[in-house]
Amino acid sequence: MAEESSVQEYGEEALVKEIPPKAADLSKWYTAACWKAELFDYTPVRGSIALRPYGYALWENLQRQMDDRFKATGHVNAYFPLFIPESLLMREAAHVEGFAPEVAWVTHGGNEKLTERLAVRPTSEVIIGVMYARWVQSYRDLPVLINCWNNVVRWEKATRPFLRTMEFLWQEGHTAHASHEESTEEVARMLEVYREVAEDVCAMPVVTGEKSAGERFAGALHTFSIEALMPDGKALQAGTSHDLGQNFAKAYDIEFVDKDQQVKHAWTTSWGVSWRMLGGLIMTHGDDRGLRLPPALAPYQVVIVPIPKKGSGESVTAVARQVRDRLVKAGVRVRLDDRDEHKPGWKFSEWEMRGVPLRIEIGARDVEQNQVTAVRRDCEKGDAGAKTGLALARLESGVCELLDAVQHGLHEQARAYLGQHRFEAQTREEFFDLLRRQAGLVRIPWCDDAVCEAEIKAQTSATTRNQVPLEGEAGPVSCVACGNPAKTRAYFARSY
RNA sequence: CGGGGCGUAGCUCAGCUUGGCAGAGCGCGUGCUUUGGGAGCACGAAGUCGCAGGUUCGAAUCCUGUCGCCCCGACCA
Repeated sequence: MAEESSVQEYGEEALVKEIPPKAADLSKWYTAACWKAELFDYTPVRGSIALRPYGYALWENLQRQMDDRFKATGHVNAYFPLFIPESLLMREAAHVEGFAPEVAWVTHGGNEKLTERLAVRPTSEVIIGVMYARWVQSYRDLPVLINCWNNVVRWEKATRPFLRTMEFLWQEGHTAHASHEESTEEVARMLEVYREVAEDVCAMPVVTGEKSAGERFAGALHTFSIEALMPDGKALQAGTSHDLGQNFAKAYDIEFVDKDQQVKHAWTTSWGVSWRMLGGLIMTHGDDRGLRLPPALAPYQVVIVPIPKKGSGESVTAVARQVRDRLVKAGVRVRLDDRDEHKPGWKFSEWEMRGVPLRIEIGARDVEQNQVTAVRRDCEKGDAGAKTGLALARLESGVCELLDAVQHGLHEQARAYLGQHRFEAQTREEFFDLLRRQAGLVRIPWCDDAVCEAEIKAQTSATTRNQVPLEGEAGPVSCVACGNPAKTRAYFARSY
């Protein structure tokens, strides 16, 4: 058990300047918090950010968590070209139409005008479809299970760091299968991977389900998504998994000879998560002091702040270094902040702002008592358990336990928020009222009709987020919005 | 793409109405003292006033255009 801390209680409230209170203006809070934490910086390129080392480290950790899961489900990584010839892009009509307004075009090579324009990929179904057509001849070549880590470009009119940028980093998985049954399983499998990453890694609860026809990926048969709820009551689509049917196989000639010697089109899927996921977890967890990062992703899980004092400086420094070395050996991502130019108070605020899950303070009193003082970022000052005296003898196990506690603490707080802002509307009036108030995710039995969807959007600005089949109903159910027979149970909310 | 706001030192901003030497705080550099919740003193460096035209003897300031950022809509896997 952690012994009672002997250190004094917190002093005056320390506020990070230049970050407005989160509740007052989420948008301003968000951009200021990301920027002050040095996740990104603005660039001379409109709508395009530079990902700074701290932000890139965060992305790398998310990348690793996802990549491990892709590998564990049988996928391999590959890479495909950035440029897509216009004539290839045009072959899948729905896909072209969907992406046309967002495609950036290369028209010149050096000083010479190209005979055919090149699209900068907004997504890679097209070029990958062309390549799969070359690689797949027999049922023995299937399934193809490939993932790609890359950047894509979409010409956006309004951009926000991570949530919507013109160029962004993501992964796109592309698979080809011999049967629709198999590709359907793949779509569900990867949606579940995304749900798990959001919940267990990002500590960000999500709802899963299928997109309506209007919200579907351009060219897909079915699109499924994970949707998180942000503190302003707007939903954030954090990952999608698409059943592309045979649409792309037909447009790009992905054909194979099956066991029955018949030539058939393959069934393909695609699924993607971008750095938008980072934006989601930042908005979800952050507070007035800045970021709060889940330990599973934090570039530094632990920051050690030595508190030197005249006469005891050397012993404090020596212990701080020992603690760092032991934690490194234990596999903890740790940083010893031994900068001389800042006082401890400054460092406390800075690392809180940057979201480090656990701070270890080491001062003369700690050294005397063979302990360190650990402070959790997921707790408010003065909360029970926020500050712990941790005996050096059990440093590694104690730190790991506290990191687990922070991971779960953040998840629980986010889950409680979602629980309080997820509604089941019983009447049309209640449904529209909740949406107009931007109260959160509102679920109703729904007719799944585009006309009804359009009316809801016109009146409330909310759209369907995703939906699941009706089940366990005694008899026929009516759509809460329009009264026609309900076909699904759908979440509605305004969205990012 | 429409409406609104903002671009002056690394950051936050004052100066603009009424044209006349480029400013403050914080940060940054050097030195000393400090260090359990954003330390103190001293000295110092730092700016094509977003960009391009125009008016003027003279423009950060007035006019026109343009680019970018932020907010709200529209649009959008």
